[in-house]
Amino acid sequence: MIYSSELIKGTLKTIVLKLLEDNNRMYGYEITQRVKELTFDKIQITEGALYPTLHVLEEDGLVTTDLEYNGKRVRKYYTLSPEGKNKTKEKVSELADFMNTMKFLLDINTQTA
Amino acid sequence: MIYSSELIKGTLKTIVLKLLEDNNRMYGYEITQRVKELTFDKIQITEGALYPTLHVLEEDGLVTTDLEYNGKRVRKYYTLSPEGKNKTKEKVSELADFMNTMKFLLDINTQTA
DNA sequence: AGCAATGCATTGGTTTCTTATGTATCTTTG
DNA sequence: CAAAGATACATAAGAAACCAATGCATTGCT
Repeated sequence: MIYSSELIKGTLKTIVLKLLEDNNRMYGYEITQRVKELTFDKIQITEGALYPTLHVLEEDGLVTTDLEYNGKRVRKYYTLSPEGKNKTKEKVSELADFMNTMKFLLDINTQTA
Repeated sequence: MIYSSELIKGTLKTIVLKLLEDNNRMYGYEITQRVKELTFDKIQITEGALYPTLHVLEEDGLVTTDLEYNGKRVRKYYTLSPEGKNKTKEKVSELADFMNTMKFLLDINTQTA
């Protein structure tokens, strides 16, 4: 089962920021694979969604980048800036709050496992 | 505090379906007010978002409508069809699943209250 | 009488994602 | 060793879903 794409909307940026917070330094392809792993294939971030998102984070000064070469293959690593760290806490806590609200609204018991 | 609009994306349809399931028969303006009440103003559904959504639900056969006149003012009431009831269960359970996944991914404790 | 609230609806624009495509390198396998 | 698949970046065209603004009309309050 893969979640319908509407659900991903609005959470992608937060997911990326949180992963960067936890792992300090990651490159794009690694992020797609990590999310896939962590969610048991339920969330599959497409590259067409991820790269534009990463570029926006960079433009907004939330991440810095550096290139690393393994042989001739290049990897573009992303790291949270100080502003990015603050923003991550904001976004994660907003999402947590939103999820509590949704839980109440939909009368969902989130801990079914 | 009002949630950033990206968060609403993808959940609006589910919210509307769930409200209709709980209340059986509601009109548009009532839905906006109910959501505002239930979420302590944190989620404010705009009319420009709600009405197109309701129209899509109707086109898809998930709801039926009937008009009621209070004096000269008209209200368009929405009621779940049998397909709508099934769809509601699907969407709510998908969202519950998604929220559990996000909780795990973001290491969020959803029950802070 | 005038303003806020109620109640419907549409339009234009933006954001955000999908699908498709393009380029290039590295690894595995028959 | 050739082909295929995985790795790794990126962009472009289009769709979906929402926002902000606007419009129209009725009702209630002051």
